[in-house]
Amino acid sequence: MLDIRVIRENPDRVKQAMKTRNKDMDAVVDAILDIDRQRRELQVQVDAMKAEQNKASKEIPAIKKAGGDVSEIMAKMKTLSDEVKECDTKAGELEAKQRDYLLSIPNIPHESVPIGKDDTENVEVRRWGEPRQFGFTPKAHWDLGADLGILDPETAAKVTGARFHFYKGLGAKLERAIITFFLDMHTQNGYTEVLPPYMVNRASMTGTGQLPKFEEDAFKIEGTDYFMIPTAEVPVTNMYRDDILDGKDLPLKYCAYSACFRAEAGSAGRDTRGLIRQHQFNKVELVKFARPENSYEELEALTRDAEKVLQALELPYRVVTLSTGDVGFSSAKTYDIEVWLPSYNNYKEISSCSNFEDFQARRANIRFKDGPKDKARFVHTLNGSGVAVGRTVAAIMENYQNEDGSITVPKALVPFMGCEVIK
RNA sequence: GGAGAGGUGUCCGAGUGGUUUAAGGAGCUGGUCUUGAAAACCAGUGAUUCCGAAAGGGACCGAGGGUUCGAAUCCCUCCCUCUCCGCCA
Repeated sequence: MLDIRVIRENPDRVKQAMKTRNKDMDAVVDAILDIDRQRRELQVQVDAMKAEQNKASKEIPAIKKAGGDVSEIMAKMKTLSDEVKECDTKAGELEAKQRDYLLSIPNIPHESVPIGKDDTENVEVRRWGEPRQFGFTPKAHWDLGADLGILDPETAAKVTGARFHFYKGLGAKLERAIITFFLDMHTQNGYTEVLPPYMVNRASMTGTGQLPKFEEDAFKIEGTDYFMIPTAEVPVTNMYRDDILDGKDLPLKYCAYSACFRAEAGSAGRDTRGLIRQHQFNKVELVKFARPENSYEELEALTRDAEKVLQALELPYRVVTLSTGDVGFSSAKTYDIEVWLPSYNNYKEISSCSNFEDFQARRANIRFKDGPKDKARFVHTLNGSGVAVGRTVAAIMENYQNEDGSITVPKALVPFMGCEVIK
């Protein structure tokens, strides 16, 4: 959510920023300004009327006690009371409308974000590792998984439906090994591990920006107001919703493993085979609460921390800065880390690291202050996958495959797997 | 799921319709006293929020509605905590 003051003082800057996202929000911005003006005028009136009510409330018992007649003043107050109720309702409606509008506006991209119409104009920042040259025709991970008997989407389709998987045997163990390996690495780098709830309420989904605009992307539990989490970002960021943190504790750094659930509305026909796009997948997430003045340094550090796990697994990857046309709704700046996938003959997103600045903090009301005399300020929130586990399994299977269909276990995972090859 | 008890300011805690928009205590800050400290005493003290340059005013007693001239207090819905029973990993 943007600061209403920013919109009030600089509406043209907001409109312009939205255009770089290919979004024309001129009408929305103008509507907000109009509502804001009405709302504030009405508020002043209501406050004055309430002050009069409060005054009368003190006078009435005094007059009564003195034996005076209060019927006249009470009749007057009755009229005023009706008027207050009417204006209050109107003010409430205006406020709700303004909030709805504000919630529908995406974040303003940071000035360092390249202007671009979509993902084709993302800018590569660096590469690590070289894609392997195979002396044979490499297989896709879904074929390797079927041949080795470690991935079973058919049974999952029977038991549940499309876009789910059973992992079996060493496949299941590989997924588990990766989760443990990631968490160990991140906790050694100063992140505190948390295991969050996999369902959250509506306020939490709104706080991080999934709602109200993207409800169709989430799984909702029927008969409740709970949603399956699309990422651990939601429960972990919302741990501090409506809290005021001590400035001394910043930055707070958390890592969290969770299963993630996404309806994948609108992506029918894309990545239909294998582990790349599932309704349920595992992910280790990194979340930071930072001071505004150094949140961009923290974004660089967070991205590097996510890269470390791919380096440890010796998987080739590249880092790209998303252009204005591709940055997510809540983010001010995002780096995607893309791992090399032989079956795609291309790099494929495995992590997305973002600085949300105060966009989520304002929605979720997460603040900090340094001393008791200071005014509370919004923190900056950041997060990034560290990294997607299913896609890591796919990348390991494809990049480490051997001609006989077996898969060499990356050195770093051998202690967790207890074997050197999956066959 | 059943029965009951609760949710008040930084903390404890009083408060069942009106000069209580929150008593009292603790804590914290300052002062008096003291060689210093403790104790005692005096004064101050909302880590909230809206409008306003300020003065000032409004909101806020779990959340949201309602009754009333007036609600922490009465009514309704919901959330959370605790105790007992049932069920359960």
